[in-house]
Amino acid sequence: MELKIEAILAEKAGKACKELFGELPAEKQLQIQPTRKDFKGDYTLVVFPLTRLAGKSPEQTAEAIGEQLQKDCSFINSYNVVKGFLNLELTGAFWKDSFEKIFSREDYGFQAAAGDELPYLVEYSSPNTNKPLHLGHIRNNLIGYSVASILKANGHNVVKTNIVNDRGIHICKSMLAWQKWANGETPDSAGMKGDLLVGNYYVRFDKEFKKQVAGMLEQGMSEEEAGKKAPLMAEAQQMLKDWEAGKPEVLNLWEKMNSWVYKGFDETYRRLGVDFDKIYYESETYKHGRELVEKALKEKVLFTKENGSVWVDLRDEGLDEKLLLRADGTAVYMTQDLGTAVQRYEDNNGFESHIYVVGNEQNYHFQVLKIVLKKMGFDWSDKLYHLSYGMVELPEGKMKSREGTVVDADDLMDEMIKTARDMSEELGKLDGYTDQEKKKIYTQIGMGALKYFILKIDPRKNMTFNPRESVDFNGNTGPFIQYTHARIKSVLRKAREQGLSWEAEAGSGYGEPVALLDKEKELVKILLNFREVVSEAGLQFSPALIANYCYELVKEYNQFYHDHTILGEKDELQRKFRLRLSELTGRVINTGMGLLGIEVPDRM
RNA sequence: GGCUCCAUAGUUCAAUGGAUAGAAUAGCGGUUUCCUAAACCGUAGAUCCAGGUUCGAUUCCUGGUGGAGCUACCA
Repeated sequence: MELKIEAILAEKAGKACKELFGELPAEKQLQIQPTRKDFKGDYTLVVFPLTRLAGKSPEQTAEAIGEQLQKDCSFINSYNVVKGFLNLELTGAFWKDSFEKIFSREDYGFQAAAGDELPYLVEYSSPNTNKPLHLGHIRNNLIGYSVASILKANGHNVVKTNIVNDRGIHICKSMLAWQKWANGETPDSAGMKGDLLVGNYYVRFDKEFKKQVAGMLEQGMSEEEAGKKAPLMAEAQQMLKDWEAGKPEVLNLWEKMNSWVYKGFDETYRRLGVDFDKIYYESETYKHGRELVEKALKEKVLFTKENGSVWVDLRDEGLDEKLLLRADGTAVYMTQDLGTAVQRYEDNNGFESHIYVVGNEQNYHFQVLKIVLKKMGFDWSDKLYHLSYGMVELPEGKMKSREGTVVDADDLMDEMIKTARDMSEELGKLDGYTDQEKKKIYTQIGMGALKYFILKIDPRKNMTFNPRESVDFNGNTGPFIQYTHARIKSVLRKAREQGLSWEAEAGSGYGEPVALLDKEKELVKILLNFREVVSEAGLQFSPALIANYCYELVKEYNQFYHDHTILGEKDELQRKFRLRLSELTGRVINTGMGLLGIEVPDRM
């Protein structure tokens, strides 16, 4: 169990204060942070908060604490004071020892599992079965999968879950359009992925519906009225009622079309590299939701309006009234989500937390969901957490399906992999590999570029997806990181070919500690931080922290690699150390990128 | 109208209330007889506005301005 260096130093500084000034400062008064690049030192104590306690100027306070610390701690080499900042420099032996400790850990970065803990549920993806997945879904899936991986790395039990929105008026629209205009077309007959085919009929419905409305407007009807009374809409609504009533023809059609969609989704999920432990279907959970609503209605938690629709009054909470069942008795989105939440709680005998990876346009929905559950008597609704991620926009603005500006998930993946192939062929580094090996590497690079491009951004923020920039493989990109990994692997391969070894010899220790060069020390520092970054990413549900860490690590390694030779180093201890440094860097890149769902090739 | 979120180089992104606000990309200029140049180095360029709290504010508070989202018997 490695202790955070900052925590150790803070504790020591606290002791020093007690000795010097007779009082132990509060924890938050002891601020230890990495020393900024332009100053000499490794860690810095900010002494401003301590000046009152010391009754001295910042400089005097820092000086006194520095002197005391150096006396007490053998691993502090020297200190210096700049204004109110006490910069501490640790000894080379300290860094060396710390490095060897983490180097010898096979699973460095992971926290041992806490066996009996209740699971963390992570819901992500949540597709509608009426159209194929697009760029927005990609962000959702990547964040969800990565957050689940990060939580696991922090020792939590994780259940990856998905709610498939497989019923509702939107599904009926595509069914209706297929019935009317498809002439029995199937994915096989059309040679098309099932989700794409169904999506086309959803679009077709919208087009025909608009035509009807336009016609009715010409006859002098208001837009709102026309929208409600258009015959196509009425047919779709009737179909939804028939579906809830269990009418066989409707159910058969529904099952047939959904099965096409699932086949298409499975393919997309497989390519994205995401999976689920348990999938829920709205067509099953909505009933549970309706029962909950009916029960709550009896308990007078909810109320009925004169047309028979069921509502919850949230005005006491500063919100509005919210519909839970339509006048015709059919369920809405909220009804289903209530049922799903309760069912999941029961299925897992409770949970530690339930994280919903859902777009920020649904902030209101989740606010309501939590309150309604609480009103219904489910105290655990506090454990629901909406990981509200921002929208993906294109440089031209929002994606609009009607205007054909939606970026299709499959198309995008194809495009990225194709770019990776073109670029690799141009560089010619994979000459001599079989087509299958090449294809695998192109896929890894293309997908790595896509995933990293999306995950490096703070999930909570809206992001702009610029297709041109996304296929740029230089700079802060996935391929840049993958490239460094491949380079490290190449060095290690060569070292092995030359019969070199760099593992510690049993019992002999590592010999006299060699003095660390600046670049080596910086690299060690960053490597030592990894565990802490994984922990923080778990607390914040933020893959971006891992992504940015990997980039920082790789950048530092590339500088080290550029400035110092590894295999050409004459001093044996030094050479072995650099090989170990390279190996661990490679391992950490592999682990870190793995937490983002990104594979790193051994050569590229 | 109400509620929520956002605003940082030309552009895309960073920065637990701490020192001279970091990167990438685009621009300009360099580095390869040597472990993978998808690399490395140099140069130039930014905190929306006005107040407030603080020893110290990109960060916290108030008020503006600009943008996004929600406020559906859609999901």
